[in-house]
Amino acid sequence: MPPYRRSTGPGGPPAPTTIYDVARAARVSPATVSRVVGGHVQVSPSLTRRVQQAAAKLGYTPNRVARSLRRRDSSLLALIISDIENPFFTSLVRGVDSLARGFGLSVVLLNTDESLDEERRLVAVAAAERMAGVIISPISERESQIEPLLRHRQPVVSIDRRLRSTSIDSVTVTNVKGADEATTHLISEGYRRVACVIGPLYTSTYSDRLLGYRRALDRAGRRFEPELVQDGGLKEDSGYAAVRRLFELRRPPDAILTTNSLQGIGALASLADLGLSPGPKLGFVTFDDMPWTRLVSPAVTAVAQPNYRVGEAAVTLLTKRAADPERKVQSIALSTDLHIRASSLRRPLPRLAEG
Amino acid sequence: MPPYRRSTGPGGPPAPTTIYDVARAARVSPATVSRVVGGHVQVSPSLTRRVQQAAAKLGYTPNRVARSLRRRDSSLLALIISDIENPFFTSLVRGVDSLARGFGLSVVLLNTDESLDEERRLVAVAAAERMAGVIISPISERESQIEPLLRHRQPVVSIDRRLRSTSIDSVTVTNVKGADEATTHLISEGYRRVACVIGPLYTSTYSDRLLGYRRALDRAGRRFEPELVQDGGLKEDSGYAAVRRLFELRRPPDAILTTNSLQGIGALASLADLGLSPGPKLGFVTFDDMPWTRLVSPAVTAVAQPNYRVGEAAVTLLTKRAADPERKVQSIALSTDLHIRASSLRRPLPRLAEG
DNA sequence: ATGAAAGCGCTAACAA
DNA sequence: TTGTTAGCGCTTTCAT
Repeated sequence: MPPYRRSTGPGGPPAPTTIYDVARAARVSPATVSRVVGGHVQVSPSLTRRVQQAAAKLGYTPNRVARSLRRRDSSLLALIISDIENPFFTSLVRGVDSLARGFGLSVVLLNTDESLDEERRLVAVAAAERMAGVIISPISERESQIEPLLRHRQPVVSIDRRLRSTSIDSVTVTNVKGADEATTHLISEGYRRVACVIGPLYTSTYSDRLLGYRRALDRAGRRFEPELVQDGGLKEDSGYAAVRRLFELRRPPDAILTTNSLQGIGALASLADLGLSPGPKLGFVTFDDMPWTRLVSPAVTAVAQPNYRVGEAAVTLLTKRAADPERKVQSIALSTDLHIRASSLRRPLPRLAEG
Repeated sequence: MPPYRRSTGPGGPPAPTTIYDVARAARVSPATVSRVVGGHVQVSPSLTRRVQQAAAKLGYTPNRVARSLRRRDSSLLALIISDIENPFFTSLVRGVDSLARGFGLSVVLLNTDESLDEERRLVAVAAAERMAGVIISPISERESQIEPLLRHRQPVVSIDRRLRSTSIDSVTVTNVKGADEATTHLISEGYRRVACVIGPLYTSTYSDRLLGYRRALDRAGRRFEPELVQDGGLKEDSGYAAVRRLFELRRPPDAILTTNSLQGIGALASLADLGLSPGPKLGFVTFDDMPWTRLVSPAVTAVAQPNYRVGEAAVTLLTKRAADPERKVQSIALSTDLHIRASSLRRPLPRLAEG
């Protein structure tokens, strides 16, 4: 495949309107145009008007590439997420967007699709484009690399997942506690064999959730049984397969905790195909509270994450880091919230109390 | 709020490594370094190696901002979508990603959140950053503006929705036919009063779907009843409200077509709250075939869109336009596919035949 | 308050 | 094949 390159022929990129064209039309110096466009330096009202009219007449669009080069700074904020199809990330985007705009930053999303190669490439892109800052959900706690960014002192904040080697600011949720609460809830409802469908353990999110699951078992005096923990990957199909394996065990579980929303969907499909339904006989809880959890019947108990606030907090940390690179590294962990519904109850809940 | 600006103090942006530093270390000219980094010009093996070693030792990251300025071209492809939380768009992203990479382009997502103001801002950003091309799902057929892009002859392709004023390349699906088929299916199943929950009519997608709905009614000799068409907006809550209104009618419908996935979720929730369930007594079809359509009970009939291929086609058109700006404008309409399931059948389907 | 001029880091003529 | 050099469009001293 030939590299993409815009035609440079007769119909190709036209001679662009520059600050010089505007200056000539307004009969001022280029510097004055720059000052008017930039907006933060005093220019006399009369010249300001002349410049604005000339700019409008010529259809002038400032060239931010040139500005970035000159100022050694851009106004793009990269949000590198690991799966654009995962609702957890997409709802987080809005939190980032809303705050970033106030700082004059434009958010651009880069999707790594859970591939380390792609992640490396995109980190390089954000570095090469000298973006103003980077918020990233790293694929792997130990293998994800962000050196190119640090080299340029570009502010970096990790979200959802921690990053081992480097000490950078981060925003996560209380994963250990969330999984612990969910598991404890199932146990206290009276379920006896609680299984856990987990995600990749090289991701801190999932190692933390597994830890929370084990803590709850310990506290309840239950034995940890490795066979009750199955890898459910990050998508529907692997969640489906994990549940299938659980029910091929000699002693299958009577309750399941899935650790992300897509897994949860796959798990439910699997149960349906097995002729099983969550509820009194089979407890079911999932991480991530999405619209479908209330839609299915019975409604599904979920560990809700404050996605929007995670995004906001990340921007806040980013701006603080930008203002003061020497600042002490800060890690924020926001609380999850267990929304209890019929899928994890041994007896029906009174209607009004439903989440 | 102060504009975001990276600290320039002692801990601020360091003197970056440039092509000159590498040149000095490798004892060659800057041009040679550029040629090695760029990769497409012949450089002797010995110099190539010296340059690569020097670059590695210094931790050199090319400055793409400078490159873009000099070449008047960038390698960023903007994908401006109207709702990051809408699964239709997110699954389309992957189609764009996969093809774009082959052309050496990096895809950056910009989210307009269905706001015309935000759309205008982001179009300006893509123009100011002189991005290599723009794929956009315009908010409004008549009000969306892309002039700043055309002025710079930046290739633009619209997806999912058409754009009125300007003649630009576009990729959509066969919305009229899709809605027609869905409605016809409901009618031929024997449902008598088929309602349509529609989206904003200033968006071509929805005006087309409404047209398809009406055509099907016409062909079947049914009278069009305005009260059976309710605005369900673009999100769950408005879909919920639309269905509620339908059942406050003196003569409520006995079948419903919702015209996007989020509406569909809201509609189902509404039905559940009304104590109604899709199936023999109440036909239900939605646009967009998402994982949840097979999960709920009964499974939901859906008009599936070829999201991935829409993304791919958009990139193809973009590259063709880049290669030849004089090229004739091309509009592609990909076919939808009706996946029939229990929610729109008067009698249960044999299990094997389910979509 | 305004203008002149240098330079951000790179690429592409052009020359050797 | 390699080096020299000009310039992409802008911002920012430094003068005035």
